[in-house]
Amino acid sequence: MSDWEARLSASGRRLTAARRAILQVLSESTIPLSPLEICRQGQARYAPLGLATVYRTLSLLEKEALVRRVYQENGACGYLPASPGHRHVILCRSCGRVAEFPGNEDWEGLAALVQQTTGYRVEDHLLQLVGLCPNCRQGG
Amino acid sequence: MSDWEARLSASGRRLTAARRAILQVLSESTIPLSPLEICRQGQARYAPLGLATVYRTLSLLEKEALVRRVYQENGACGYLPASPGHRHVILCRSCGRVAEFPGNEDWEGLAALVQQTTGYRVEDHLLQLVGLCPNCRQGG
DNA sequence: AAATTTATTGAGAAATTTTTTCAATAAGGA
DNA sequence: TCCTTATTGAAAAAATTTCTCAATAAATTT
Repeated sequence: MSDWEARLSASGRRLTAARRAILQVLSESTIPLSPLEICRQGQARYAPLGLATVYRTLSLLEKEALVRRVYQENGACGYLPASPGHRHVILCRSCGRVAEFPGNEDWEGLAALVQQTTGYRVEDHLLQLVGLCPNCRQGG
Repeated sequence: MSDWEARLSASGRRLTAARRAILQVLSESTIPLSPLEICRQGQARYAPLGLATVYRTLSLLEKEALVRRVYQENGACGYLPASPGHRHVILCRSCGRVAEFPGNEDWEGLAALVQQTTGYRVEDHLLQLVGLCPNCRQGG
């Protein structure tokens, strides 16, 4: 049983063909995929897969922190598998490829600074970088 | 002529009643508003305002960096007026109120770290914090 | 002021995206 | 193998966003 299967089981969820197909599609993609793309590609693995199930599953997997949502330049959202210990991603603005990084930045210091400036207590954050991947730096 | 009016004029855009209504609604809100909410509230100021115009105007104003899009916990997007010199926001998870902050963090250092780890060259970033505003810290 | 040019608008249609409903299915435990 | 019930697919419905097009009105020129 794979890692994510164990995670789902542990939360009392069932391991179904639809969920396996969706996670496999995500894990094999190098770029974020939309729900519709996930559905199309998933049907190659499990023909009866329906779009509603993709939405339901993505929402479930996001709660379980097994997939991550990224906000792309065009405004659309895409989904990626999430690796434990990697809270952040950097997107290539040219090819869309994504890399994860742990994010050992000085959040303590930032939190203190923001709290001083705004009065808000910092609890969480969304950080997403945009740049050029090694491959596109060569070609472009 | 207000600041944003000058900004729009300078880009050769026209100052219309619809745009004034939309920007006024945004500037008077303490929380991010959806396009539909902006339309409804805008119609109180300028009755014939249509939803299509709201979408077009938000897209325009976002390009001009006069409004900012924020990603909320429920997954929906909202819009806010953007202050020059403030690239980042912190959202209150309780009341939704937003504060801006300049973000003088050490991006150089972070960029170098990420480049070393991932090979990507960092060009831009999206940072959004979540926390509790002073008011909700008291009450909650 | 009036005429002219053309960006902008509102209304409605259309396209897209997301959620809901519900009977049928199948996963996991007994 | 049987039971319980989470999960599913299909279709409908709801919500969101974009597009089309004739009418309007903002800014410039006369």
